Amino acid sequence: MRQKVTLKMLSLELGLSISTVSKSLKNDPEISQATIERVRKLAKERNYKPNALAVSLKSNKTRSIGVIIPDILNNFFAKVLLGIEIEASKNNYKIITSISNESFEKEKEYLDMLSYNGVDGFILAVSQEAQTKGEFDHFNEVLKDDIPIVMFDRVADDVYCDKVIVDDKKGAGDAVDKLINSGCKRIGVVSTIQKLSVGKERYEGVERRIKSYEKETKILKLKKTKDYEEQIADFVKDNNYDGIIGLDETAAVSAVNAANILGLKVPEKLSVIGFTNGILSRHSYPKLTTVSQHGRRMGSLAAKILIDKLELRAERYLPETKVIKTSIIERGTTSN
Amino acid sequence: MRQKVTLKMLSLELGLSISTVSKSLKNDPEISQATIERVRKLAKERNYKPNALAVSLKSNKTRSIGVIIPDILNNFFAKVLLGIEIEASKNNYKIITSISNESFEKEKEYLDMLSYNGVDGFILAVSQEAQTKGEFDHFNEVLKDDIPIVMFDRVADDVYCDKVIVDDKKGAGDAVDKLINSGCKRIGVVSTIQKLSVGKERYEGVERRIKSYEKETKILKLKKTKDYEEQIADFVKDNNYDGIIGLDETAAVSAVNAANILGLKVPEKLSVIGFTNGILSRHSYPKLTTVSQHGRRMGSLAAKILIDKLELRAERYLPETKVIKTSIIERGTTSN
DNA sequence: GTGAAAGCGCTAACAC
DNA sequence: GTGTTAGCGCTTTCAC
Repeated sequence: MRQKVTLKMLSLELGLSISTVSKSLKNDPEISQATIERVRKLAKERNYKPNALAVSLKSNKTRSIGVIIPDILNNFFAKVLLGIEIEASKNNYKIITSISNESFEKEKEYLDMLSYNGVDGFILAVSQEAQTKGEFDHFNEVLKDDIPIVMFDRVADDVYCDKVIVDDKKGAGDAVDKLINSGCKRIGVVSTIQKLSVGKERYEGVERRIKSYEKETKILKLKKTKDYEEQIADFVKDNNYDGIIGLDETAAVSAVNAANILGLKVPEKLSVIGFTNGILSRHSYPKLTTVSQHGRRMGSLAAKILIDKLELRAERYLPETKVIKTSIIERGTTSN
Repeated sequence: MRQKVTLKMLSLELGLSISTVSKSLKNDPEISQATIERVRKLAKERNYKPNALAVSLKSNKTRSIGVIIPDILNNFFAKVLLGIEIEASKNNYKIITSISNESFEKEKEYLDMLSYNGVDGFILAVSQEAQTKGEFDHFNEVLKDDIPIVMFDRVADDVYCDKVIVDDKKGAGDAVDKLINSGCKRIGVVSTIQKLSVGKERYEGVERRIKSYEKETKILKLKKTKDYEEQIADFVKDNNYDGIIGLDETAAVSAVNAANILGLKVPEKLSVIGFTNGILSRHSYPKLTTVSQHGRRMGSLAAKILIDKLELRAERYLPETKVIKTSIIERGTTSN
């Protein structure tokens, strides 16, 4: 750690007391203008910066935010992280990034460790394991200690905290509309995320909308044991689909590639629409039409909410749930 | 922040002094076994955890590592971050993640802010701007203050610190070999990263190896103003290439897609090999053969080096540069 | 208008 | 074997 300039050093050099120096730097009206200027001048010269650790110890605030992410290799989460980071840095907050790797244990551990002495609040997406197990006590414990949490994307309904989610059901419905308008008659769904709440949510949205067209659909839950492309190719062939909705980016891109295997032209013979407007979607061939969750915006919004709560703690208002609207990014796997 | 159990509380409850309690928790031999046990028992009951802030203030160590990454949306960096996080968490270090977004100013700002009072050391990849400008003083300042830095992937030769790099030149040579062995006669290079040291390094490696086969090559620097695919398609057609080396993942995947535009079968008519074994490579069609940098390993190695240095500060050994060997991941865009 | 003193929670040298 | 004390760097109340 850097050899620091302290208040003590400044006070010694100026022949003033530590407290006078401290007050001067805060422009305390008690102090004469002349002194304030002398102090500030030297402080600037010496490049004085307060010791954040000492300030934190005193104030019980660290100006840091714990971010717990299930999977950093997932482009969506990377986007959210970026959004959080930008907003935090704007407000002079640091972020401590932890990766739960979808594990309940790790999530709990991080929550525990960081809440104890490290962060003023959390931003997180619930791990898959916690979600399947329905274990949410670890969140409530943190909240009980008055450390705010903002959940995004994957949230726990039973936990009473701020949330930022996406209207997945509606987005899924829009995806159906898009395919229907592209002229699709038979639409199938493929997914690698049916264990997650978002996956279920999206499928529900698809199903409902499909029904409104008096049609039916089926879902293919992709298995890791076999090539996604092949599973999808079989699925499309067997059901004679001309439209595929991929509930996550991987599934959707795999569907596009499956068309290649089958020799089906996209979008002429097979239309595809995916979720998550990530890097994969922009680099498939043809480029994928997707329902965008606006991950970055989601991240910055979550950070904004948390920081607001942290700063104007005074009136502790009630938790709110913000819903981000999805939008369809039209590219080459659907036609108009 | 959580309502904490402090040493003071324990000491009050036990009728002992604070220091006795403190020592007991450290199993100090000065303290009687009986007392130690009493103290530990209560501490466990009360779920006592030392206040990290106070410990940090005292010890001048924060057990946190500043990680500065140029671009978190880049899958390679995400992988490295994952490697760092895992290793750090194993050693009970926190990581503070900052994203320079390739900007020199941001990089400097983060370095400054975190070095002043926040982290024990840094792990970073140099931003593009700093690299093109050749501005490295901000790193030296930090080092001067005795805060260790470990650079990875994108390093600054002039800065005297630990480094973890990849043998890009050799990897590039291997890529050439691979294409030649696949039967390629005319090999072209495409890249989106020619401003970066890694880009230059890789191109040099390609050029040299190509020469050893008494062949020639050219490089296409992709411009953001136009579709990558189209630029590459023209490049391939004009030069009649049957092999393409993409110096980064985006360029390589775009080359595969360009083949689609040209109606060239991959790998029969056009072989492609890329760098960075990321998510894009696994989801192109056909799946991309790549030179892997082993990002995750890189991250964990960097973290290991830093933590080692931090913990056994005693013998301050000289900075070292570790070279990670690349390896070729064979997939569908090359033949044997 | 300036300074002394206490205290945030912990550690460690030193006393008893 | 246990306790006292000083101090990490800062803020803040209270005294002068």
